[in-house]
Amino acid sequence: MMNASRTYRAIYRTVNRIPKGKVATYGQVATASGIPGAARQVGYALHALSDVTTVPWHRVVNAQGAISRRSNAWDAEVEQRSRLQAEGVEFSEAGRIPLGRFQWRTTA
DNA sequence: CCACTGACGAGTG
DNA sequence: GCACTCGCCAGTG
Repeated sequence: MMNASRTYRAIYRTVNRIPKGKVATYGQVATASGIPGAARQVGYALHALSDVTTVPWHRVVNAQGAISRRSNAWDAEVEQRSRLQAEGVEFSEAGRIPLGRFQWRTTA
């Protein structure tokens, strides 16, 4: 990642803590990063990531357990889904993840 | 400095 | 479940 504000760094740090096989919501990442309510900034921060990054951005989904799509990258959406399935995360018929079973519990 | 935009969330009707 | 509103804050023109 490149030089980012402390907010971005906090977000990247949190995303890096998401364990394999689990997912976190944007709001959850924002709260865990010390900026509750700034879910939007989480999405923006991830969007600002380079293609070559060590941050597991694919483990971040929206509050509905669905994959949010970017400006115009359906392929990236598919890739994210594939990566998650490869880690053991299941998708419902509606293409959503049952957060009750796969959401990362920060307050454990 | 001001206005607008953007991988979103939560609340309300 | 759908449509609408407000709040978040960094980037850009």
